[in-house]
Amino acid sequence: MALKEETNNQGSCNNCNTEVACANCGLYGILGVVSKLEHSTPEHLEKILKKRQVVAKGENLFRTGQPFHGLYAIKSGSFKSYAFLEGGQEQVAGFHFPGDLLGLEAVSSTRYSYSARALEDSSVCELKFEELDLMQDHFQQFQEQLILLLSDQILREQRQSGLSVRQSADERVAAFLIGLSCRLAERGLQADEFRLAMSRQDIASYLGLAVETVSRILKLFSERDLLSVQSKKINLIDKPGLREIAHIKGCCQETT
Amino acid sequence: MALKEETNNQGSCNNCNTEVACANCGLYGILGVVSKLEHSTPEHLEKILKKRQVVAKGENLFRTGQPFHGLYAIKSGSFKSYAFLEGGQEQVAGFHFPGDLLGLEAVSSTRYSYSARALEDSSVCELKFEELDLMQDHFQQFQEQLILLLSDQILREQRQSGLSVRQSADERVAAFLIGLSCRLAERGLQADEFRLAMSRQDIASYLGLAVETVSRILKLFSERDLLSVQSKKINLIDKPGLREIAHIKGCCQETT
DNA sequence: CGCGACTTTGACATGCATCAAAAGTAGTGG
DNA sequence: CCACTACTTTTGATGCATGTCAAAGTCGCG
Repeated sequence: MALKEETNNQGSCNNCNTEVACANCGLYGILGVVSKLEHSTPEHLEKILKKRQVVAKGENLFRTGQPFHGLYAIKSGSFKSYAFLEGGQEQVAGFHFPGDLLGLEAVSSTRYSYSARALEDSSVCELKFEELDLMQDHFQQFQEQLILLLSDQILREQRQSGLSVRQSADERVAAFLIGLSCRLAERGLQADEFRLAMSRQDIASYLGLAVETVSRILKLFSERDLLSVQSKKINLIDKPGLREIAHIKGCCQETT
Repeated sequence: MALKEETNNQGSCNNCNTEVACANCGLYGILGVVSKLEHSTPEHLEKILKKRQVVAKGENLFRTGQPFHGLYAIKSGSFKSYAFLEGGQEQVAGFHFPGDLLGLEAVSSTRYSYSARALEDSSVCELKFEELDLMQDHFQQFQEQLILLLSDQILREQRQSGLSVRQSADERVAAFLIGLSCRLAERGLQADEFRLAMSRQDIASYLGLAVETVSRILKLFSERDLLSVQSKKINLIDKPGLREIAHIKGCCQETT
């Protein structure tokens, strides 16, 4: 079966740092259900799951208001989600990495509530919702998985939203970096040294700071040997130190 | 059937401003499914839906970490949801009014992720998840409703979280008041004149401001005749004016 | 009526946005 | 391959919004 095959392929790619293994992908639970389809032919599966679409840097996966057509799982690369405020100013809502899902919140509203753009050349898998009636008898299990995904998403957003309002600028930047590192580590990607594909402006927008402030704080951190910066390359040298600044204790307990 | 009866009762209570009609309640969609249960006896229904529990001011509906046992729909009164930050400081995550649901995000995680406390004497209905297997053949419709609820919740949280970081203090307070007014109006409750059951400290925590700032801004607004304040009583006099400060254009287009 | 908690008011300090300009980086075409 | 332009990032100087501290005033509950 096509799906299992791919799972194995990726399972052996643990040392590869730019691409997430299927087992670490947000769609994995749902794919488990999809793969159970009894009379599933390769063509049949392909209608539901479009694997490995390539998205060029700067291209949009979808835009605010477009009709919902499917969930995307990021395979490689990275994306930003964003919307426009009054006055046409862009507000970055989040950054998304291999293993993350995009488009979840549109499931019931039938339209994407924000836009998603590739920050670098990337690839995604798409779970097409148009063809979902093909799932038939496994639809209930599919729904259960969907409920899990949605509920997780709510938890994640809750955790985030409450925090940032009260935080100072350096807390925000430190928390941003630690959070990034955690998410990459969870997916089996390199967590201490990575490329920030997004611009400083994007980071600033996301954190609710001025670009200049982000720049200054990164410099401050590098002066204190908490990290090193070479344009977009970031190397987290003293993660415990950063975690202390961010007031983050749990999460990512490696490097204890 | 017990449920339909209550629906009618409340439907006729539109001029009553402290209690939400069942038709405006967040559980309504799900209850539609529950009420379809074929062999439903009153006792049977009561096991799933516990109607009109009374919660005294200051009492907790649930606390962070408690095992999930059910969804709550607020019938009357109001609640705050909150968690504790490092150092034991309380962070208010939201305020909840008649018609709102509490506990949604715990559906899949099996534990409540925050605490919910009554800001005044209140009443709730509880949808018990322990007894859900009683739903049998209607379980799928139940799931569909749940997916809708979860997805809506995500949209609401998204809208909120992105905004507040960039806003100034008066924008936040104005947006808070307008948002409150909208939510009350949506549920058929009095929207221009209401009692803020929560303390200034709670508002400040929620908005990420100092108590003093909230106090000052309310005074400022009342000096400019945008509203009037008498301790906890608020009267929104110039909603268009407030909406302008908050940069909110859509939503609640009454009083045009 | 009195006590403790909440709210308001004032004075002051400071973190961060804003403006301006220099330095660095990337993309393009000759 | 280099030079040119446009964009992004960094650095510095300044001002204001908002947090903090302190104290007076008000509310509400027993």
